[in-house]
Amino acid sequence: MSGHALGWEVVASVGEARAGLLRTRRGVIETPVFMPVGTQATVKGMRFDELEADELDARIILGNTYHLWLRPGVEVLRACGGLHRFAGWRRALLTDSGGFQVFSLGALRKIAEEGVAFRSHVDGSARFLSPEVSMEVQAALGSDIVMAFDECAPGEATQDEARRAMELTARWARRSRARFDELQRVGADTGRVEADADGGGGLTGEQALFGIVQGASHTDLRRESLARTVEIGFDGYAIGGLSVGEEKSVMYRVVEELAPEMPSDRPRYLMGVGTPADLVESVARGIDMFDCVLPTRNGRTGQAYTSRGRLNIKNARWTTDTRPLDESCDCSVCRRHTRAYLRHLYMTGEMLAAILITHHNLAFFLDTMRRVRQAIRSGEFTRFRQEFIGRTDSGVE
RNA sequence: GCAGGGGUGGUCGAGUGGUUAAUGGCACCGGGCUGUAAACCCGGCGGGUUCACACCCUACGUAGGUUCGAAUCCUACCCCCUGCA
Repeated sequence: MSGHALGWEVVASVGEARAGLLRTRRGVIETPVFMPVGTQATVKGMRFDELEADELDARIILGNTYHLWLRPGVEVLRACGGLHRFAGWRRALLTDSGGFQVFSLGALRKIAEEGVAFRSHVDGSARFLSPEVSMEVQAALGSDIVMAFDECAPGEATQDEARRAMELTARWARRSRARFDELQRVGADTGRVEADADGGGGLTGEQALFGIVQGASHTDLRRESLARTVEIGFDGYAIGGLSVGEEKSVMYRVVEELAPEMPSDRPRYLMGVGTPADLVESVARGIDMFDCVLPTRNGRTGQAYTSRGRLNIKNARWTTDTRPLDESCDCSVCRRHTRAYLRHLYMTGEMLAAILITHHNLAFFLDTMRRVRQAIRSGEFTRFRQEFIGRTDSGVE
């Protein structure tokens, strides 16, 4: 087969920072890009209409293999024509492999060479997830970017622990690749589109597969993991196992050491990161793609991200504050609603509080990435970064 | 009027002589959240002094009393609820 499942082109760069075009079978994505997390076939609190509208214009969102595998299950998803049709999301979709749940559901799983025995967090039943099963579920989901099945070790993992997880991840990567290719051959992918459906991008219309680099905080392990992953060959490469408990300086150091060594002709994805400052700092170190639950989860727990820092809507100081969450924000929530009102909604337990703050947070994250892209394209990224950092990760005022 | 029940910290409500400034829930105040077991979790919550350890006040309707010691027992009074007149 000729062509790629994914197109990638760098259109501008400033230092390690790069602005690019990621061509998927479901649309072109300008990078650096932030991908809202939609674990259970929903970006919690958001309608797809809102995500697609110009105000947010999210080009790609995440789904999760583990959660959708448990519910509604592969049979339902296949019967409904894949995740896009099932959920009604028409744009690009990246699915995590369930690898993160190997980490986050620590108490409920047992890792072996063959795969991971989970006890379902839903009903306690025994489940077994492996690279092969993960690829099969992701084929049924029909996501546009599939993630290899990996083991995410804790951020403070020792050399030995990290090595074991990294080597297992490498072996699983090879198995993921093999099963993925086989599934593509037999047409198991429910999201398949006509080749070149995007109008001349030279795409195959197949799913793309990303490999994941592990190794915790250990530079030698990270380098080895990268080499072994690249050797297998993927459409893009991700850094996993960061922002999982390690010091922030460690995360930045690992990204700084690793990203520039990742293939420059493929997109680089930093999984699970991060705060607005993390995004900008990681772009500066060569990352193209991000996802994180912070804007959506914190939107539900009362924390807003603004151009002047984090704002906890629960604080009594906003009780009669008639300003918007962020005076520099042009989103529909900030144009209409006051802090006082949002606080009232939150304190009374109204679901609209979560919806509105989530909307604003996503608007802020996505707008930040728009500004980052623009700054790289205009060559002003260095200055943008200096002005941005230090303003957004601390509390407001 | 008689009989019975009851008045506890912002609130609801435990506690019926001794680690009781007083269990719990709620409310309130604050913090956390990074490939989502999360519309969740953690902490504080009478007042004062102290960085802190600690100490001092004031509190269980009101006023007395018994006792080494009382929210808990006794007396009187005030108020609320239920039933009978």
